[in-house]
Amino acid sequence: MATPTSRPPEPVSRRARPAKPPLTRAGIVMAAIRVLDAEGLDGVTMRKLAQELDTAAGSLYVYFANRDELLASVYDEVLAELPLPARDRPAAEWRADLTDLLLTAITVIGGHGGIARVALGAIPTGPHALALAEAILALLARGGVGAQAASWAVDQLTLYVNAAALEESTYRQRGAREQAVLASLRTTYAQLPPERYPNIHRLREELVTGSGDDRARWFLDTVLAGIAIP
Amino acid sequence: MATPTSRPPEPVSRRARPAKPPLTRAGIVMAAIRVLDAEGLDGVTMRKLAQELDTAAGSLYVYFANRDELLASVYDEVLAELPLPARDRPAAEWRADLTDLLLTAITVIGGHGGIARVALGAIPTGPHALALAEAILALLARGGVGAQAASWAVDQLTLYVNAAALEESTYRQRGAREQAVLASLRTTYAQLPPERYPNIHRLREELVTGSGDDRARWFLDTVLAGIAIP
DNA sequence: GTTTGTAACGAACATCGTTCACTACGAACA
DNA sequence: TGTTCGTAGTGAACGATGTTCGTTACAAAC
Repeated sequence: MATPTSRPPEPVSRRARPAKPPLTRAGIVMAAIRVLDAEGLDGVTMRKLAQELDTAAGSLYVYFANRDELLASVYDEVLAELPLPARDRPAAEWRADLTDLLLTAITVIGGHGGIARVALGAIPTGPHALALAEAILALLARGGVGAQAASWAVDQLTLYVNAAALEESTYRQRGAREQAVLASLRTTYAQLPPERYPNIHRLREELVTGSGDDRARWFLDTVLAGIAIP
Repeated sequence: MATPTSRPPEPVSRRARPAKPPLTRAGIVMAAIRVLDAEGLDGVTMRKLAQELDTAAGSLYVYFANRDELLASVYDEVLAELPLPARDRPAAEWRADLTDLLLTAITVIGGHGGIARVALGAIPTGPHALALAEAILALLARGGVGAQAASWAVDQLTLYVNAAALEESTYRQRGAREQAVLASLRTTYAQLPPERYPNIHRLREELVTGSGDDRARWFLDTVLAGIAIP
């Protein structure tokens, strides 16, 4: 061996490496979003995330108590992408504004792996989640919706938004396999005995028409029409 | 050693054990529901399920290709508990019947661990899931809802039902910790800066009132009112 | 009584989240 | 300038997971 000394771990200073910046919560969250977009929620493992940051898995526990807490931060950071409606919008268009806001939320959340699953397992209380709730409540107040109805509406609407986002990310994961899913669903319906499932058989074509966005827009229009009734 | 032979594994015939019945898909699914109710969805591991059946984890793969396929069967079996509306109900009460059906579905699905998560990750196509869809379509047809609206409604309503069921099972898991969650949520709202979140601050009391069932009933009434408009 | 197909078994593999004893860096201090 | 010290970072280790696969033992068929 020509090495000057033979210290076992070969000390190789950290400065020899390309000046690794110190870890931060924000940096970890951004790296997690990168892994999330590339590999989905199940792909966001502590080891893969550490590899993305050129560190060790254990180091992440200095900044987050566990994976769930990290994913909660990731969810809130995803919500930061969501443009909130301006405050000076005409009051008469509150329903259209709210529909647009919620549809955009489905697209934004659904566009990041399956991060919506995080919001379906725990009530999000991050700053951006609260800002979204605040914006929804402001639009409902603009429409003259009462206190109790508005309170329940914001809860149930965000529940629906996250469910729709999860569905969207499930059937649009990197390569439009939506076609294959629709085709197999169509086959399933076609093979059903018409006497036992007469309505499914009758509507087997309509059941597979429309994109996720079409369906969500129809549903939100319908819900808001119901909310606006009294 | 006084043993007659010294064969290493000590052959101990299976008949020495209490006449274990052979495995079946139905038996495995029923055991899985038992584990699910006791320990939640994450508690349904292949090893724990095998232990419940006094067998080995690998044996389960004779009947199910993987854990997801098994859980899909579990979900469909849970739906078997759901009583479907009779066919001779008065047409005028289709909205009340549909509300009851969907609320009961939330209770039934939400009463079994977090099994609702299965339905939010893949479109259920089991016989009982199809029977539920058929029943919903029958009620919508009875109410004169058009083909396209009914088709999208059954999809979006079941999506909401599973999301609500998942939320219910999350905040009602073995011991009514719902109180603790509500209390901490109330604290969170109370500590929010009123100038940045004026509407949340104004509605901080209304936001935490009402059980999950109250909210779901209000939401479904509202949605069906919107569907019935045109 | 023999053969044979297959359900059941259990060890093994790769991977996961998490913990913890230890290292080495940078700031505070002498 | 030299020393101390708190802590961010490291990486091996642990227990548990889903899944695979070579082997075993049972029951039906011949």
